[in-house]
Amino acid sequence: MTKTEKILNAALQLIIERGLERTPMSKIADKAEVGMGTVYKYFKDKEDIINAIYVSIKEEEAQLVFVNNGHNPDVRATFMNYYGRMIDYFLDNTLKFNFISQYAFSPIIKTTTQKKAMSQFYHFDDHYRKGLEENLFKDIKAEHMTFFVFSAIAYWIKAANELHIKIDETYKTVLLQMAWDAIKK
Amino acid sequence: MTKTEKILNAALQLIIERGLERTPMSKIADKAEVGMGTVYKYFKDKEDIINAIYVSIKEEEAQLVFVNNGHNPDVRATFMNYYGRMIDYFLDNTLKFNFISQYAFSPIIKTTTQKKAMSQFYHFDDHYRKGLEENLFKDIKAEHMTFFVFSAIAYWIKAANELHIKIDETYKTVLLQMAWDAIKK
DNA sequence: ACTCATAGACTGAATAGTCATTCAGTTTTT
DNA sequence: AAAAACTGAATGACTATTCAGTCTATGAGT
Repeated sequence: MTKTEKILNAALQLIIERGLERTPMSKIADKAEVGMGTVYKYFKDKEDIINAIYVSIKEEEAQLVFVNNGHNPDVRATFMNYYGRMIDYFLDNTLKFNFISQYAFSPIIKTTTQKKAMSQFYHFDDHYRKGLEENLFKDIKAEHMTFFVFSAIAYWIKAANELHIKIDETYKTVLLQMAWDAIKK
Repeated sequence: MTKTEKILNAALQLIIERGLERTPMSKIADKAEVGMGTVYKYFKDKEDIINAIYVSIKEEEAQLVFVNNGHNPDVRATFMNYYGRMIDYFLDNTLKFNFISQYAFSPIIKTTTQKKAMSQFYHFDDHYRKGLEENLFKDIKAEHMTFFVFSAIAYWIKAANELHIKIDETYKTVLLQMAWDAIKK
């Protein structure tokens, strides 16, 4: 694991567990087993770390969601694949999921960061357009559809975490069906 | 406006515009036109203010959503009323909406605060149960339905804000229909 | 109606502490 | 041996919180 990764991991864990205000840079350095100076070698400042974490998670997520992409011509099947994998990713990476949920709306995340993160998901636009062409979807904007489904999944998992409900395959299927019914014409 | 309200308003505005780390208590006091000591008379500390803002918004939201409640026996019509008013509330109160979006997932919000906020929305449970009895809904947990619809609306508005899209009545109807289709059996 | 004593509300400068950031020096790599 | 990576104590700012003192509202006594 590179020092950069060590720092990002340490910061992620501390920030989620204790909150941003209560995680000084020194704690991040300690947990990453790295000197303070090293942190500042790789990152401009604290906010830079937050933004880097955000992008790295979104990149990892995209990588997983779009693996083996582009072979299935069926719009519904593709939908289930994409979002099924997204659910899996977030269920397997609770810390990262919490981070995204918390900072997606925060002013700490710069516009450029948000754009960079979003750009990973351009496949969604293709998928959406295809669905529109086949007259499968309601008449809404692509971004809105993406947001809608992501948010549904996000809060779903959040609720499950809080209520200590286990999301099994059956439940996952219901969730995916709900999302599909929502956008389906 | 009471001092408490002045302080909450000032804090809300500063925190959303500048971020929590960048809003010292002194700035909150200044903006509220109040001495530092007064802030600490009404609130234990900074986190206490955040929690108080959270609850106050949720109370205001609930009040609006459930106004004239309980007269309509039609489950779908009730659904549209509730969530239609919720959309209106958030469209009319961007600052408050942003605050809730940002802190709903934050560890700063205490469990007791979250519970207190949630308890305002018990009408949703009744509504949900009624829908289940009439065999209108998919077989999911009440909390999940509530979360699902709220989140859909939240991110929808967030997306609209970011993409500078105006949400008019037609678009609002589509959003409500999506949410309904999602939970409908 | 008018003191004025008292409680409570209010103030903001001072305190006490925290923490982001730097940099002179050390270690490792090339 | 030169460059690059690394270290962490020291610096310099900043800010949450306190508290000694001031102001204001209340109402009992005249």
